[in-house]
Amino acid sequence: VNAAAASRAYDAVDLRRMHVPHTPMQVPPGYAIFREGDPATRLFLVASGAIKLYKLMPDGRRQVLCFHFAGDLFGMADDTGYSCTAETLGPSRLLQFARVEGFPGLDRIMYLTAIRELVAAQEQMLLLGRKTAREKVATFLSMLSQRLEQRGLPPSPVHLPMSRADIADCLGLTIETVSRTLSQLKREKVIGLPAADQAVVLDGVRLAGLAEGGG
Amino acid sequence: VNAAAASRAYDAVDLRRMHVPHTPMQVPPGYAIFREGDPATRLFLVASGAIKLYKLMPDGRRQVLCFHFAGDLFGMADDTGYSCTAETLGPSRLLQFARVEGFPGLDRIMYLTAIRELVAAQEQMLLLGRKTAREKVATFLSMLSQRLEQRGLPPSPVHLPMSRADIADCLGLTIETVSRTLSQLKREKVIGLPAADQAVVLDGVRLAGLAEGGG
DNA sequence: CGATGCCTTGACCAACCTCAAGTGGCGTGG
DNA sequence: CCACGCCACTTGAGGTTGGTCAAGGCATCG
Repeated sequence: VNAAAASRAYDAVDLRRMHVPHTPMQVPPGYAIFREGDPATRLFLVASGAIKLYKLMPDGRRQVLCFHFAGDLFGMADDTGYSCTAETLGPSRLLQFARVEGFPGLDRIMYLTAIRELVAAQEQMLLLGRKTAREKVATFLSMLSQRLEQRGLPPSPVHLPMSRADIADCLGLTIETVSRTLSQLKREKVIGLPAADQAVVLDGVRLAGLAEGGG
Repeated sequence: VNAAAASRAYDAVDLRRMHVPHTPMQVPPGYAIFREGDPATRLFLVASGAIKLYKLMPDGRRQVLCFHFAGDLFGMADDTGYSCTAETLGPSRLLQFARVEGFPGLDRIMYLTAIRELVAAQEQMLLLGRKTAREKVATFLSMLSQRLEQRGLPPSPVHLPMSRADIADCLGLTIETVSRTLSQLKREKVIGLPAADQAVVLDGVRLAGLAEGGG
């Protein structure tokens, strides 16, 4: 197992050795194996061919997250469903099997944390690759606000303990563009900026809309 | 445990309940908890304060990957060491504990796969946020070539089963820019393009250098 | 042999970056 | 208590990279 775990490529022999029941499937080119939001019930191993994973924005902008080739595992997700769409590039053979998450305690927490970090990273790739400066800053503020809400705290004001340089390097912008964009959102009464390290969300719906590319 | 696993925020109580030995630490602002490449021996839980994770390019360009606040776990890595640097934003309290990876079989493979996907996603964030079109395309080709080598195959030619649109959407560019950049690398004899779906790596060292921002 | 789809190339344009100056808050020291 | 300097942030003017729009090449497939 360790030898297999240390490498990156797996195959049907590995699955049999680990007593993992699996079903082979043959898939035509351009076929969607699963779509973003589908309940995540299965994992897949590429036996041959190639797969792309991607995310879409409402207006059709697309971010391809990665490509998978023979030996690669894909389809990991948390209980909110698949975080992206998987589509074949050419005719491919896959092995599908049920997701098994039996392990308990800290191991499980670490696994789930890794999955969530990965899902967040995919969202960030969409931001970095396909969003405008305005959308990036709106997303950044909206996410911080939502994070507060998830923890049962008021969604505003949002504390910004990081410098403009940190925000810029997070969003793939310069500090000047971050500053200008924040000022712009302030002028438009979407947010308030009582201090450099504090943002008040005046119109959360609008902010979330801007983050997704809405007007 | 499930209740804890379903939420995102953890604390010292969770660790004690799971019998995880941990050490509290107080950290000043701007302190590097670990650096990219350090051997990854420990995991951290933010008790208070805030943390940024980032990657650097040789010339100093920086990509901030994410911010972590109270309740967040960070420090997961594979056996190649930490994939990024962790630094405090302000004075922070952390709980540190040893990484435990006892679980066997498919569970372990899935965990390691998730970690590797995450590390790859972080690399892609650096690409999307901070690299030029030329560097992006060079990285893309170089990674595909290296992937072949890792599997014991010749590093060239590289098969490109995906369309230019897929490559563009992967790199955060347009198909025109991808096409122009490939042509440019071809003119400079860094690669050859005998067919649209096949690239020959003529100067792998140069290509890898271009990917990292070298001339 | 024409149609189609994908790729390439060119000319122009705009979003964001660069460079530069100005503002404001805060800590220090006179 | 106020003046000063420092540093981060803001704002402005102009430039560059990569995007947009458009035309042309080339292979595949009826």
